[in-house]
Amino acid sequence: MTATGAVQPITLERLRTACSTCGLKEICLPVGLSDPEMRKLDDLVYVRRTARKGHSIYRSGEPFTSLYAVRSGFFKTTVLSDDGRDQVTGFHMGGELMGMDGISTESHTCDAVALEDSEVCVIPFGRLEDLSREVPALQSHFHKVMSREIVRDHSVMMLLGSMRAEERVAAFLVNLSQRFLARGYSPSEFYLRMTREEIGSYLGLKLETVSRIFSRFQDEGLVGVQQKHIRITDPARLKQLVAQRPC
Amino acid sequence: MTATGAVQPITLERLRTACSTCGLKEICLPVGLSDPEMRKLDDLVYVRRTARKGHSIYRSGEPFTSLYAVRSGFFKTTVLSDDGRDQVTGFHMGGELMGMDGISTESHTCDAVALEDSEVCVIPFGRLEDLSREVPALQSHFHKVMSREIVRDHSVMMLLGSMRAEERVAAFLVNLSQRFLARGYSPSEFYLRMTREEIGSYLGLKLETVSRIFSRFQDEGLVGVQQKHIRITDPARLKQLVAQRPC
DNA sequence: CAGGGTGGTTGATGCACATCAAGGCCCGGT
DNA sequence: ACCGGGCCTTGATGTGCATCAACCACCCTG
Repeated sequence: MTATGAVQPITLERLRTACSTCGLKEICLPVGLSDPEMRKLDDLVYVRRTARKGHSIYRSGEPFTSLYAVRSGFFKTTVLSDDGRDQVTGFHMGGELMGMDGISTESHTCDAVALEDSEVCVIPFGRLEDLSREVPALQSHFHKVMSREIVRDHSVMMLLGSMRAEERVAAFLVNLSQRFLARGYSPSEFYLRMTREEIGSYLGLKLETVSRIFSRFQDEGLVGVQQKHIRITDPARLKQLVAQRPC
Repeated sequence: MTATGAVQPITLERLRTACSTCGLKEICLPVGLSDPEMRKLDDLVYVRRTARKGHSIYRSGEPFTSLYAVRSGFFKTTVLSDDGRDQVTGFHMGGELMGMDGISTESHTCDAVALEDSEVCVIPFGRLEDLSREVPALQSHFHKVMSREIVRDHSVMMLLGSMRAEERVAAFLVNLSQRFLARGYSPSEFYLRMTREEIGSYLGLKLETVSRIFSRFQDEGLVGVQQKHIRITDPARLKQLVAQRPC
């Protein structure tokens, strides 16, 4: 594949994208790397791409060459089945890696669509493999990231397979809340970047059901909902809802 | 971690377990390795474990040290949620790797339970990482295996999120059929190792529903069902059912 | 061969969520 | 400022699957 050692010119642009100076380095790929190791990663991850709201970074069927780390903004990934139905498989925010599904067949199996104007770091996969052979800490962390994706998918399978609609929506809100918290944003007050329909698709529900449950939660004093603005007013009871067996 | 180079004595036991002589090497971890590379893998994967029907290879919460390749037999993996509900996240047959969910947190997040008397190869993960730094073909294939698991999970999410009960059961049968075919068994006639309840758990349905749909498929001439014995009589129409939008 | 237990089938009923439908809010464009 | 359209909400009705329940088939054990 491409040569690994190519030194990139230091430009303002470049500095802005460097992993070593990125605010997300505690969440993203560089976790656990020493300073010199991080600098090697800087040599690899220096291309950014932007996607305006509604546009995609990659599409199902396109050849796989790179992973993408969300630098800013918000994405959904969707798969579409043979018959045209599509389903949201995940929402992705700063520091999260997208595209790992493409490794197995060397072509992407889903679309990554920006839900607001967004920016990603392009991580050429061949070179990532090269570097992770040199840097055990990177290899280890990359494996953990892939594994985390598997664990996440299992918990979504659990959600879809055995939770009732209320529990699903509660789980969704709690999960978003925690991810905002981990990124230094308010866990109790945020804007949803996705529509009710996209939430429903992710949760295996219809948009009307999602809307009704938001209203019900509001009536019960768990959350305040105004369109896309969410304020979680009773996080404890919301969490309780998730782990409940009400039937 | 443990030293990598330790040479193992050549014993009958050892020969029987060696990847290089294993009938599943075209499906399992050694895919794409040269002979000398395969021999290095032999040095790493030389411990087998057996599990009698109903017993587990690992359980949720146990520390993660190894991956397990199914050598013979049949497994299910189940996650259990905070409130005690558990759900089948997958069925695993010869050549498939289990335990990748444990990498991220270094402890297993599900149980792997044998559905019949079974045997697995133990793959110490630290040493697998070591070796995959030396052998790019192994690294590459391992990444593909993990990625394939992610893709598989996405298609289960699709199934759970947007398919009707009939389609789910059809998809389940078609999938099993293909996996038997890939292993040289009949794709049209096989025994189910799992109960209706386990199938239901995997598909997000109740066991009665699974049973009813089997009966319906039988009435419609798609399959012959006698307890756990399945004979697919009309594979084409079964496949059609999966990719249908009937509402 | 009787007896019990596990797993499977089938029917009757109920309910959670989907579907259908109407109206309202908010935002961007001209 | 007005208009149009996307998005959301809410109500009325329908239905697919769950639930409850009874019975049956098979297997194991004594």
